[in-house]
Amino acid sequence: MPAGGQLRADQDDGAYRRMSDATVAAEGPRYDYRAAEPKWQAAWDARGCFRVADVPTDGKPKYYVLEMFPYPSGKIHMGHVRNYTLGDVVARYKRARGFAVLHPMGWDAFGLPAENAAIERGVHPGKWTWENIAAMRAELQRMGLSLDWSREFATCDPSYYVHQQRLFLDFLKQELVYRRESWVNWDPVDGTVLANEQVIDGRGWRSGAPVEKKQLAQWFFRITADAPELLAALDGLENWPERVRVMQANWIGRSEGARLRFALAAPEAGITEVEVYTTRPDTLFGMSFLAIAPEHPLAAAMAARDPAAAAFVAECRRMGTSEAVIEAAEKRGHDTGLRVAHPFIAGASYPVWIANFVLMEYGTGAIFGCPAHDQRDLEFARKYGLAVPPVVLPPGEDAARFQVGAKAFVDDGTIINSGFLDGLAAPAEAKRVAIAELERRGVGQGVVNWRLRDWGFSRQRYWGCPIPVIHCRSCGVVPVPAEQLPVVLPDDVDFSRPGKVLDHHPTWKHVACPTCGAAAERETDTLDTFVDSSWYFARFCSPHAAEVVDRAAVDHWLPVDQYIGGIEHAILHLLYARSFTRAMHKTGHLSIDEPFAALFTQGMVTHASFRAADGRWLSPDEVEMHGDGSAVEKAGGAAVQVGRIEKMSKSKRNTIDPGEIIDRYGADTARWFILSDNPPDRDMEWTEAGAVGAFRFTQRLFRLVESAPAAPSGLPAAWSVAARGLRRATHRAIGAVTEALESFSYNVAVARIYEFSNAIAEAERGDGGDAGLAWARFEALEAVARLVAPMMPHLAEEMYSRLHPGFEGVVADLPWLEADQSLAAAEMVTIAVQILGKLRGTVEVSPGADETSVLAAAAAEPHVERLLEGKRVIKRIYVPGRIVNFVIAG
RNA sequence: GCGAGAGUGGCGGAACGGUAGACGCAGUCGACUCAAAAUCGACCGACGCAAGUCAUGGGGGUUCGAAUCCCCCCUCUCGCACCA
Repeated sequence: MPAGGQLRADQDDGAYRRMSDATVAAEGPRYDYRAAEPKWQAAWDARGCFRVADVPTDGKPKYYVLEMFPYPSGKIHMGHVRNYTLGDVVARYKRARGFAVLHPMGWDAFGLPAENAAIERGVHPGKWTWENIAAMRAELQRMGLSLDWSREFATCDPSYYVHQQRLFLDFLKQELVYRRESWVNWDPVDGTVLANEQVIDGRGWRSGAPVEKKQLAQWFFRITADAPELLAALDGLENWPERVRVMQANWIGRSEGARLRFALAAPEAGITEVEVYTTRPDTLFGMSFLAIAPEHPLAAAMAARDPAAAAFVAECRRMGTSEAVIEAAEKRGHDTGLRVAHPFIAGASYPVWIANFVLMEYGTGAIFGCPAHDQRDLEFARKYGLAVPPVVLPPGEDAARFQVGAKAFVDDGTIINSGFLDGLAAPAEAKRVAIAELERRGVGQGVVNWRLRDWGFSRQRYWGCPIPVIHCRSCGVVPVPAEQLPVVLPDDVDFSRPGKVLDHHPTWKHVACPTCGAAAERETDTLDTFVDSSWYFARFCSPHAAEVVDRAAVDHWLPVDQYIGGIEHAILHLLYARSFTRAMHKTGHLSIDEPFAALFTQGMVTHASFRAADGRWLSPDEVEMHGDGSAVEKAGGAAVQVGRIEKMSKSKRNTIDPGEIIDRYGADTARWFILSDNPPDRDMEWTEAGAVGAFRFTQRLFRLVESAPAAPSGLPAAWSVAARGLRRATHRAIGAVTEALESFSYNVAVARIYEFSNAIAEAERGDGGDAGLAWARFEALEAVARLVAPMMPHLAEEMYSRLHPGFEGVVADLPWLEADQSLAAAEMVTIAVQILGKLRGTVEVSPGADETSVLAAAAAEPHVERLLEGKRVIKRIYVPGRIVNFVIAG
């Protein structure tokens, strides 16, 4: 899904030669990843290690690992490397743990970039996409991922989207999708609908023309029908990040409030009242104006007869449809001159404004303004000199003197200046009473409102899944009959004309109505690409099935046990997929409601950016770094400004090509560095030094194996202190790495392996014919090879095959190691001794020592003893195995 | 603007409320070498001769004890419905 990139460039392996030729010459045995990586990839492939059946019969517990599938931009980028490495660690680890692991890969292959390529370079979107897929597949395969490639598909392939069209028609039958008018960003020059990202400062990115809002008939997916269920079920998603659940809950946005009607003083174009939704009916007495959205029917009515109102509405139309733009814009309004009555205060009347910050899509498209207790209303009121009457008194304030300044008071308080509501607690109690009164008077009622809107998924684009309906003048919307599916995109298309490509096609849209046979037209909109990714995880279970899904396969494999992807998908993609799963349950395709049992969200990959004095962005390989952090341009030696570390992007030229890294250092090095740098849910910085460090470690591990003792034939007669120590390190490492892998703390797993390899190297130096230590070294080397296997699978195979020359199998098929707790146990523990919480010394005690003896030992520690002399100890805190704290008087 | 996160040495980070800085990178010194690379060893938060003091974005608080829990603030990042 992540976007970006273009066709791969020629790769330069000069840097690899620079760093390694000398190494090979001087160093002797050396791990040759260039030979080893393809060899082991072929071995896994030949054994079919990673293939599983749609409906397995081996009785193994199932585990479905899925990473968000990529958009085929043409090259993999570091974000992909990170994503797929994380998933591969999970997949390989779970396999070793005895699970049958489903780990598929495919392509999110429809989307705007292919059309941009068509427009800018005249290449057909399909050709462009399929070439990109071929290039990216080759790059991914070099990473040594434990994928079942037999399941690969691309969403732009009719063999995939035919099922999506069937799903659409199933949804249509059950009225889960429907058609209505909705606003879009319109580029009047290009005659096209613009995506939000194509609107730059209110103008079309290609034409530069001011963008307008325009209404079009569009298809919608009835996601709001599921809103209560989508919200409630978040509680059950215990293995999702808390923050994603909170973001989704806020997005769904359940609120309790009231709908109430304000009567207009005089009817306007037949409109006699304005309905408002509010979450704060308790503040109704603090009203100072009523505001409606520029798209509100009343605003349209005013615009029809008042040029000033029309001008203001037209201006708002040029703002685009993005909520971020609307809400960040300066609050502006137009006084219509209309007035409304107050539901509770007889005789009071308030002005009606059209305001640019009122959203037509939320509530009723109209609000009552209570500036004292809503920040946006306050800013608006201050700008236009409207009254700010306070009606909620903060605790401890004096009602006679309380004034609202620059900040609205939105917290709990007591109602004042509000007639029958006075003295009630706000908001809770006063809300109930106000709603009861609205209902008694018949002007409003308490309602639950949702922020979530139905998902408009029509797109006026070529490179997407055709919507399988036909518009007939007499029969209306007619589904394409099942036997005529798929509706395939035409290949002979013309991108040179403005407007919709499918609309312009000379023949494609002209068909006979399936019902009456009269001349009719195909729907020429296509589906949002989010639809493609809302059910692909289900298709992966039976990718070759003749029907949408094979029930036995999806019932076996779903839900996805571990889903991994970027935090940028925390809301939309995940919410759409959750809702689609429910819809597919309703239409009988699935038996589950939640598609992803566990979710992990990774951080971005960043890199320093470089800028020449004249402002040009420089790519990392045009820059030479110095030890003090300064940098110069390689060509010419001019000083370079080292800029911020930020997300890799083409515009800042701070991207690193994974293909080049794999050429220079191998896939295992890339995987190892990307795992070692930092916790996977945080942004990571790619550095050349870090990659080189990871490369050196692969060589170091290999050397340890090259100098390994021969495989021992039996247990030694005795265990020396050093041998016991190494075995302890081995079994502790097994335990610690396992724990770290289970909790996604891959950087910690890496650190434990570094520690472990340091212990092995130390033992190697100390091994002077100690049979017990040689035995322990062999055990340790075998362990380290198997512990690194999920992370550096090729190196692990190479190490293991050298330790066991006759071994015919692969590490990828071996079970995970179990730590022997009795060997891992410490012989002595260090207890920190504090006085008043400050560290004053440490004591060594045996793990079984009782409290009295530990306290005695702590008090006897020379430094502590001196400080305690003459002091009265009033409390002794003892945490076994950790600390002693003496609390002294005075 | 609204919603959600993050902030610990020169850098990435570790740390069930219990010895802050594991491990790695960079750096310094040494060994090996004609030399360099690679490798191996030692050192490596700040201040201080030392005892020690100060240190986890800033300011408060809870606790015997806070990077960790609570409140306020600052900075950066992600999302905001047609990018994927």
